[in-house]
Amino acid sequence: MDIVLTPETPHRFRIERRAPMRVPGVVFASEDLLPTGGAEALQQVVNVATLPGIVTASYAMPDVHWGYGFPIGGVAATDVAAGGVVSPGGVGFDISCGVRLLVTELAAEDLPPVRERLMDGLDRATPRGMRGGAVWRLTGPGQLEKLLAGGSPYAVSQGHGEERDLDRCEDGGAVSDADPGQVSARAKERGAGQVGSLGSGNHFLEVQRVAEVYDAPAAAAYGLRTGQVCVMIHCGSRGLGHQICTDHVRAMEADMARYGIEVPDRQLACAPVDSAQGRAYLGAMAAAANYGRANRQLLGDAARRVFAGVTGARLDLVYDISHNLAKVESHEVAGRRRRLCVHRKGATRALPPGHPDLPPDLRPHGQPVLIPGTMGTASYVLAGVAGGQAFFSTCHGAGRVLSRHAAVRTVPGKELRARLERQGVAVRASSWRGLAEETPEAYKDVAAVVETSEAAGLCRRVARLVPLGVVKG
DNA sequence: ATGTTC
Repeated sequence: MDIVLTPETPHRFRIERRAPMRVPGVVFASEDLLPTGGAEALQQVVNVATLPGIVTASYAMPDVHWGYGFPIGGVAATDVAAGGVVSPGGVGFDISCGVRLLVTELAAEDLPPVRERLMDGLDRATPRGMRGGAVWRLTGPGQLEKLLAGGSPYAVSQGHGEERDLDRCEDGGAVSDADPGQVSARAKERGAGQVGSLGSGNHFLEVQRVAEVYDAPAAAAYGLRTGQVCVMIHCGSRGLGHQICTDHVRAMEADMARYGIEVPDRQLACAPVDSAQGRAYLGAMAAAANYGRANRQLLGDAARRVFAGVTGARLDLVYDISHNLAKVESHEVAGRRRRLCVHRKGATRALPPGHPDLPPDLRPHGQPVLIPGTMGTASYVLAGVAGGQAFFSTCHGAGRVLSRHAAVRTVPGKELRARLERQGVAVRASSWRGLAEETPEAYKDVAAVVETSEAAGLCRRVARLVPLGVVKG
């Protein structure tokens, strides 16, 4: 069917509800950022609007693009008490994929003499790509289970970080409702040897410079100053999260009829949150969330040791945030507090100023939101704002416009590296093809995405970060 | 994203 987008503001479009949709669709975008080329992503926004228990609207962020079942850049909340469902496709295969940002006292102007040594150190200290390997070799019996239950706090307790790190992690670095018993043996096997590894695709570790500050008080509270060197890590839950998604999609596909659920796309397999199948997925998903956070904790700690060794500089954590997760949260809908299962897939939670879940010193400024940019361009630090649109969510990145296959046809990896090096970005790539797949031409303009997110009232900009060196998965 | 096709 033709999908009609009705402009509500210059940065917000509406898809009217029509059967079998239960709620309208809302797309936050400028004319320029609207999905094109068959608009499969918009069809997915419509499909999500049919899910049992969905409330208010099926949302798309400005970086929306086609995904598995849900669009990437999709946000949807279901009412738990009204038979609301949870869908693994609404979280994605890379459960708890997210971003960690650390800052140093080092000024960018002092970096050149040590930059190559630093990049070589980070290259060696960051397991990634198809080679395998991991920072942390789990040895003791039950150690993986402890990590799945305990997330970053467990990693810190075993010597992989500082207590202060946990104050700067979403949920203190671990969600409490993990159920390692719902994680299959196969998922555990895949995850056991990957704790502290970057992976591949769009995952990266970047050394960056704070290029511009838009909101000085917030930046100061977050620990960011113009000219400062920082480190951004973008990675997820590796084979463990992928296997959990696969396992539970299969189980839900088989059980949906029993729950009386019909969906327009098999990839929207789901189960009521308040059901055995729904609880099983959420318990396993939470375990993967803790694995993803511990993974970033390990990689951040490895980078910390490299910086200490090469430059003597400390790395202090700014924040760690996931952009692929479902969470049961309390929100007001039509004047009533409701328990909602909020799916954010390629979308970031963005709590407003004053929110009690924020650390006291950050609370006046809103939650830090970390936006990994396209390689060689820029990344952003944003902050949550009042208003509560899309259940306090905003964008997560630039958003792909070319397939991986199309991307590699635009430029050979070696040429891309030369171009990046000419632009002043040191490159440590895992594979030439992997590098070419992430060429900036394959993505939307991240600056336009964050400007549109701000204009739409989803967040505000705090700082822009530009790359000095990239360790590519 | 992913032991890039159970």
